[in-house]
Formats: sequence, C-alpha cells, structure tokens
Amino acid sequence: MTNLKIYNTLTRKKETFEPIKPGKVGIYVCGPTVYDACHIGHARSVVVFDVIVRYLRAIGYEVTYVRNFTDVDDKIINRAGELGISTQELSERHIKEFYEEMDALNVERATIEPKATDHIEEIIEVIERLVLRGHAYEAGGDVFFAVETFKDYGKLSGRRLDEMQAGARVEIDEKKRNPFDFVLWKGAKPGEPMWDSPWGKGRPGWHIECSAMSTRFLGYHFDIHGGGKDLIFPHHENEIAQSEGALGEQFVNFWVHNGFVKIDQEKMSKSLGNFLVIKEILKQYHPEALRVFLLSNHYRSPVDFTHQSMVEAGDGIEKIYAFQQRIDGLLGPSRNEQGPGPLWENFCRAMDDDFNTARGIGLVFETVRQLNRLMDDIGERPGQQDQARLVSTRADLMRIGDVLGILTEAPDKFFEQKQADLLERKGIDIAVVERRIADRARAREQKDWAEADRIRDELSAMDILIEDRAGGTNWKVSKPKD
RNA sequence: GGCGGCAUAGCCAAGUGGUAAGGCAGCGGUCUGCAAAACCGUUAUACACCGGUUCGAAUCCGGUUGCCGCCUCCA
Repeated sequence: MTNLKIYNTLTRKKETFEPIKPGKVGIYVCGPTVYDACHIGHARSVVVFDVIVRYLRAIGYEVTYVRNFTDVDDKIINRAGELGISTQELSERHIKEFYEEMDALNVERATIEPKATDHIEEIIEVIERLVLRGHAYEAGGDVFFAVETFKDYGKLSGRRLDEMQAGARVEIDEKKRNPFDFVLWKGAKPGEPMWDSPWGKGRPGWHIECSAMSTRFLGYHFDIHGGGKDLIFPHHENEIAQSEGALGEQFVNFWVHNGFVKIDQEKMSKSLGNFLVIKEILKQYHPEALRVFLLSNHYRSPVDFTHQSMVEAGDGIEKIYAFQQRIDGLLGPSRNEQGPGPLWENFCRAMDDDFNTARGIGLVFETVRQLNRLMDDIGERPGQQDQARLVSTRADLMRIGDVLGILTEAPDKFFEQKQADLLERKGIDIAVVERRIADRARAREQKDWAEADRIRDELSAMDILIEDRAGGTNWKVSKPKD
C-alpha cells in the first residue's frame, strides 16, 4: 500500500495509483521510430520513464516494462531510400546507436523491447478483430479505422470529431469515409517492406503496432502507458480506439505524458535547425549532469536546455560527489547496508507526488548542506550519533541515486575521471604542474609569498586551480569557460 | 477556429488553502599568509493583472494580459 499519486492525462487529474494486480505494474512506453539519431527530447522521455520504473521497483512493485521500437514506417522507408540501404539496415543501425546512448545515460533496459516487424502476426490479428467488429474497413488495398464507429474517440486528447473538422489540415484521402479515419494496414508499393495479410501484401500503419505489442506483453488491460505529450494526439488517441475497439474493454488505467524540451527558449525543430542530438550533448557534458538537468524540472513541464543550466547541473552533481567523498574520508568508504532513513522517507514523499524529482533533488541538496555543516562542527572524531546520521544519509543518498540513475561511480573515480578528461582536453602535463607546486611549497615554507603567488598565477594561467589544505596542496583543472 | 498548458526573486526551479523548498549568481562573514574549496548569514510585504469565495489563497472560482503547445511526422 503506497500513497503514490500520478497525473492521468485521461482524467486530467492526479489520482491515487492502484495497480490492477496487487504488487504488480504493467507499463508500456512508446519508444523511438528508428529512422534518425535520438535527440534530447527522446532522452527526456526515456530518462523520465526510466526513473518512474526505478521508483516503482524501489517501493516494491514488480514491474513489467515494455518499450518498443517502431521499425517500419513511412519515415524509415523514405530515409532508407535516400541512403540507398534497406529499411532493416537503417533501423538496426539506429537501434544499436540508441542502446549505446542509453547505456551512456545509464538508462536501464526495459523488461521487453519489442520491434514492430517481429509482431506482424499480432498486428494483423488486431486489425481482423476490428474489421469483424465493424470498426475498420478495407478500401483499395488499405484498411482504415472508422473513427465514427468508436464513440469515445477523442476522450484522451479532449477533442470531438465535429470540432476538429473545422480547422484541421488533414490530408485528403479519397478512400477514407471520414477524414480522421486512419490507416491500420497499408497496401504494398514496390520496393517497400511487405508482409502477407488477408488484404493482400502490405505493412502496418502507424499506431497499430503499439496496440498489438502492448496487448501481447501486458494483456488487454494494463496499468500505465507513457510517452511524450506530442503523442497524445493522434497516436495515443488512436491506440485507445484500436485497442478498446478490438477488445471491448478498457485499455489503460493511467496515461502519463512528459513535456517537451526547448532549446534556448525555442521549440526544437528541424526547420529551426536546432535539433540537439544526444551524441553531441554527451561530448560536452557528463551524462549524470544531463540526468540531473532533466530531472530538476517536473516531468510534465516544458524544460529549456541551455548551456548555463547544464553547467549548473554539472556543478550540482559534483557537489554531491564531493559530499560523499567527504563522508568517505571521515568514516571510510564502506557501504554497509542501512535501513532507509529520513532522507529516503522524504524523497519518497516527493516522488509519491506525481514523481516530483525536482523536489527530491532539492531535498538532496538541502541534506548535503546540513551534513556539510555537521562535518564542519564535529571535526575529525564524530560521536556515535553523528556517525550514525552520516552513515544513514550516505546509504539513503545511494538509494536515491539508484532511483535517479546518478551517483553510479565511486566519488574518487568520478573526480579522477573528470580530471583525466580535462587534462587531456587541455593538454596539461602533470609532471610540470607537480614540479611547480613543489617549487611553490618551498617558497611558502620560506614565507616567500610573492613567489608563491607568482607560481599560483602561472598555474592559474594554465587553468590549474590551487587549493592549500591541511595535508598539503591539492590542485585541479578549472572547468571550461564557454 | 477548436483543445490544453504555463506566468513564483538577477537566472533556473519546487510549492499538496494556513502564511514562500532547492540550485546558480551576488553581497557580508568563518577558515586561509593571501586565495581556493567548504561552511554560515543574507537576497520575493510577496507569487502577471483585476475581481470573487474563505477566518485565511501562490494554491479554489471568474475575467484580463502575455507566452507556449497540440489539432500535420514528432519524445
């Protein structure tokens, strides 16, 4: 029994989450159509649902998570044609890339990751049912869904057929009975991928693959269906029509949609040429910085991708690692199992409120500040109570990290790695730096502050920052400025 | 034209009717030879505007303005 509340697009309200089968959750999320590289918008959707699934598991649900690849579609066919390769080759290439990027982003694999082309049989079965039940009709080798036969059509997106017709620019297809009818099965054209069907050779339309695959793996009626907000209409609306039309019962309980990513205040779009591809982002920023950035906003709000936000997110993640490092230094790096403490409880309260990761992250920073102060006060020898508090917080922090998909590295390694990257990028010679620091230490011993400061300036010009500590001098590479 | 969303300090951002989390930047301080790092303090008579409901609203209702999204492939 939890207190999890989830905003449901279908009802436009936050509702208490009750799974259909106690203790189990079935969730389907629309994955990419694999015709091009994944952009930051895909990253948001995938990361958001990754965290949702991780959280559901953390609070004890057994989750079956299905995320599909749509690997047959007009865009894929067109792109493959342009590149002179097969659709299969194109989609395999992008699926491979998708996995590489998702691994880099520390996104867990879904339980099942089906491809549309592996489930043509199920797709055909759904269409046959729809034809049988009078929801679909064949016309000239194509099969269409007749929207007027489904009286709930529009219930997800809050539209009504008669209202839409006025202003919508819908491609006119003479074969359709209603302009909003959509294709379930497309008759084959030469050179396109095709499969046999009761209506001749052809291929599935967009939408139907998700109805078929979700039912195949999660049953007629399942708990959560997710995706980007842009999928509400027509994609998810049509899925509901198909699935409920074919099966005659409620399809999904909770519809969950994430907001868009903007770039420097502008909508990301091909015409503006501001499509940011994950690959490129990861060249410039740490993957955990990207996760923190994405999760610092509520998942339903739009989020604006800017360099400044990314730098701040990167600083934030470093601050947490530095804090962990400090506790490890004080208490030793052991990761003893600890029961959940107050930090975790508070985090769950935030997550229970429609997966409020932004509040959860705020909580983490607040705790970091409080315990940094505590460590300032207690010095080298923490009392038993303080020690217990630090150990418990560290354990909770790891638990939270597991849900948010961050803090995956040991702090020492994280900083080493970061240093190594910067050193390489800036072409800095460690031996030179250390020699100069030794020179400076000598100067400082002789209280030759002018010389010491001169060396510090010299190093600073090389982007080396000096930190004089009790045990000696630390140094690190300063961050890139742009 | 239809449907929906958003408007909180210099910037980003949370906010579940009871009196504004968090982060960044800034300022003052502790520490330091001076710095850096870390920490402390400080930064919204106030949540676009106007009304209303309420003992009480950023939070509910109505209206106004501005921005955005969807209605066409899109995470």
